[in-house]
Amino acid sequence: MKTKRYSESLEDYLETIYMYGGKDVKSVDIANHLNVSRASVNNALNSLIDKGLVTKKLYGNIALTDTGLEVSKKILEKHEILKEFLIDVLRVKPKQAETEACGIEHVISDYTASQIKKLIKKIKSEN
Amino acid sequence: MKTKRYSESLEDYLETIYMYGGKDVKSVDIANHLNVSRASVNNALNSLIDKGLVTKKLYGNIALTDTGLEVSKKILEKHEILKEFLIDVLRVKPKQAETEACGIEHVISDYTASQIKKLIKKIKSEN
DNA sequence: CCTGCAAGTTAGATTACACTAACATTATAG
DNA sequence: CTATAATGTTAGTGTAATCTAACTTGCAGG
Repeated sequence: MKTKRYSESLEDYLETIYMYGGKDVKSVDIANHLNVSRASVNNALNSLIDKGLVTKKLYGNIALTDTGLEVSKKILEKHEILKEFLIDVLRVKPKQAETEACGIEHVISDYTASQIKKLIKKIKSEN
Repeated sequence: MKTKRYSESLEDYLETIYMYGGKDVKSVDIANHLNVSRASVNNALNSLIDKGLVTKKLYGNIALTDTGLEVSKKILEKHEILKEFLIDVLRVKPKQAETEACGIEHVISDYTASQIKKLIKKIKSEN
């Protein structure tokens, strides 16, 4: 059940693929979303394919493998928890919260994320 | 008053120099603390010198400049706040908390850090 | 004082991740 | 159905950060 860790960069790519539906995703959308070149996306995808997280044929669209899906889901979940915590609890501005969540999500453990989730709930119920 | 951002790696070096007193610091201690080679430390120090954060003569010891001191202090402060939050509020194991704080400290804004600090105080006062 | 080891430096290799430019393929609009 | 635009790929480059190995310098014990 312990999820393997990947580089921040690769996790960002995974997360983006997931956000675009996890299958039939287009390279160019990833490039636009992450503000990187199409070449960089291609490069990253090859790493993800090597690691068994993504499948794709030459000139074909992108899909997450089961493992890739699992990893992506967890990252996005952390992202959402962090954003909620930053915005609703800490009163950080949404845009800044988005940026910070993007950084923190790659660092915190599943346990820490779940603890933050509990804390949010507790604090919100106090109002 | 807005502090410039540096790479995680360079911030780690700065933080370590600060932890060792901020002046008369030895390269080898930094290497041991960060588990990197002496060569890597040398390399990083040259970057920090270029950026005006550290001073040092050839074969001499290391000292933070005023700017370097300011930056380091802020990072270490974030580190401490995060550690306290993770351990005392979220009940993360100390070793894990240390690791996660090390990652998050490079990402969060001064504002977010100060908000976390307030939250810790509030929560602790409730007991 | 001098010598040997500890510490600092340099050179060169490696890896990851980004870029641009040029080229290949696919999709689409006339 | 073909020409062109959009997308995907490849090749080559750059930068940051790491490493090892070899070299230089400095200091502390004999």
